[in-house]
Amino acid sequence: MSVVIQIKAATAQAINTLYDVSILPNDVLVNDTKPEFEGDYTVVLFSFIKQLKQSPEKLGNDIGNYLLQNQPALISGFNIIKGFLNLSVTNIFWKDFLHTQYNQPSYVTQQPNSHKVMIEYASPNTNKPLHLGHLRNIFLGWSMSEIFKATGNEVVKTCIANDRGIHICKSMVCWQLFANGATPESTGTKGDHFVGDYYVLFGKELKKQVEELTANGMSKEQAEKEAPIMKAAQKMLRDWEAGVPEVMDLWKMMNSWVYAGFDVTYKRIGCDFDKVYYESETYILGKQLVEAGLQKGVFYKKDDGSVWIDLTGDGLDEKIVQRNDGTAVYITQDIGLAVNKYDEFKCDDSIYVVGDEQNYHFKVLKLICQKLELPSAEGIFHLSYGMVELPTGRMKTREGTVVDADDIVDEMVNVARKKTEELGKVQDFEPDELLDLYDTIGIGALKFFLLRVDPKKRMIFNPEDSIDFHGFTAPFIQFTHARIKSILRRQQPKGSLISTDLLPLEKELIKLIEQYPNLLQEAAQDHDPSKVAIYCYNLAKTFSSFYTEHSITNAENEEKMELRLQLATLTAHVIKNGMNLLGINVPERM
RNA sequence: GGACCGGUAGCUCAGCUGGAUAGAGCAUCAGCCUUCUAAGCUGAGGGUCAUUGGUUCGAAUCCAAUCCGGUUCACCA
Repeated sequence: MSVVIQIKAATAQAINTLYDVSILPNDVLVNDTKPEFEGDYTVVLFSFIKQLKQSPEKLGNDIGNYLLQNQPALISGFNIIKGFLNLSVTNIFWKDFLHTQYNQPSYVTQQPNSHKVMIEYASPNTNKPLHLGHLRNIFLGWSMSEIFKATGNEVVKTCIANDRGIHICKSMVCWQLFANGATPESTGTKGDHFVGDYYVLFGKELKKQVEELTANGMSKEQAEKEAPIMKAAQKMLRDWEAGVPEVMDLWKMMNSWVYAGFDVTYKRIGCDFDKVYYESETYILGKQLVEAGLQKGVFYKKDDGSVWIDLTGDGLDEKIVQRNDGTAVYITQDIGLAVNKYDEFKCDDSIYVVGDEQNYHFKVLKLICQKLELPSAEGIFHLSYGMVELPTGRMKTREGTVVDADDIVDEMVNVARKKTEELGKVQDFEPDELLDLYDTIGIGALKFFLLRVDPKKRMIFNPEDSIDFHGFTAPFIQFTHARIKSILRRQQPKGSLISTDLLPLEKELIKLIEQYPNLLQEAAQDHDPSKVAIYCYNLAKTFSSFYTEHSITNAENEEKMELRLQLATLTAHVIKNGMNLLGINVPERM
């Protein structure tokens, strides 16, 4: 049990015993003590002085003395400043914690809690390659999965492939018209980029045709509908839905190219799924639920035959759930998918990692599922994240300002290589060790950059900042880990219990490490990997100060050396674990 | 227009279940490598926490209004 929780419990007990009231541990506010005061943790008394009608001094003294008497293993001293009760935790506690945990891999893994969580992420369209926005999505989804696992949950990672619709047909049409049978193999192009090129070509071709038509007096709107290439795409969509064999074959072939390309990228960035759903297989599922909803009176039919739900009572609008021709819309298939997922995996929670432009959509989805009384409804959670923008503004496909995922990964790895070569510290590495190291650093830096900010906020991706390897970055944390490992290679702790006093930096480090399990709970609860990223950075920074100030292998005496070796071991362990939860590796040397 | 999200140092961001003098990184400036990896450490400068009012012992944090930016309100997905 963490110190903070113990202090809360002990303080609540103290107040309840002393004043005959019933305060809950969670009513006790405990903060880190500010460095300029003596103590480790501070109980804020203000909230109690009114209720208990005591002066802060009296109250603080009573609680402090009670804790000294009744919690001698935990509390060694106290002082009161204004309404703040500063408590010192005993050195025994810290040293015992260090001694028992420094060598325990289990320190960072928590007991299974029989809670099952499904996380859907990535969810790409199969007509173009992944971009920077997908990377934020994927890193978030992956990291949340790991954080949930680390806090004892069972996790199922899923992906929905958006593999059908007019946008897919566009690249298919263009390939038919212009490719002359070219393939990724014949051109030496990665499959997703190959198909993406035809999608881009469609846009260009359409623009050309629209210009021609408008020059002949047609309105722009009209021209976009009448352009031959658009008509071809629409026909292809109809053929696809009718299952015309040639179209299906083409669709399957081009999709397989895209998937092969995605797989390369997924593997490179260390991303995988337990289960992939395909929209082409799930889009029909929702229709049965529409029927059921009609009978329940949740939905209603308009005169033209389209089916709607009225959400004005919930502060939203009327929303269509099925077209008048009986085909499914976006939300229909999501209702079906929600049921499908639940039937297959029976997860308590179902998390969708999807951009915040779809906040409204997921609000509606959850509401509909609730009204249909689906068992999966309450567990639906939209992990909404903000858009990634460039300093010049939003990324736009048409303006060619999209940052391609493969390109940015390559660039980061390249910079990692250059910087590593400049520093010249790993000249004895084997060639493939070096390649691993460049990947670890470059991809680590990218992941950290995208995960270190609150997911909800939209973020600016400045290529220059993101390529910085100093300060609040993965390479700095990785470097700290490598430094520790370098020490531990020459000297290992023996495992003895230390009796020496703790210096401020030593205690700061233990204190921070002791907070780690709580931090993970918080990150899981808030669906926020940035908390882990910030924590890892603070830990590395605290260690670096400690490292500069105090020698480990040349410590003042044997006991100090043992203490610091244990501290270093545990620090490295927690850094590695925390970074792994972000999907980032830490090297032994760099 | 309705709904939702955001506005904190020159830039990028923490802090937001109310607590002590608002913190990091980058950038700028000044120091520190014959001893454990300088991708590091120490220090300096830099703030009307968008604005105004309210709630109270106490507000960057909660409430209201206003201003600014974004997203969304499709028989697209």
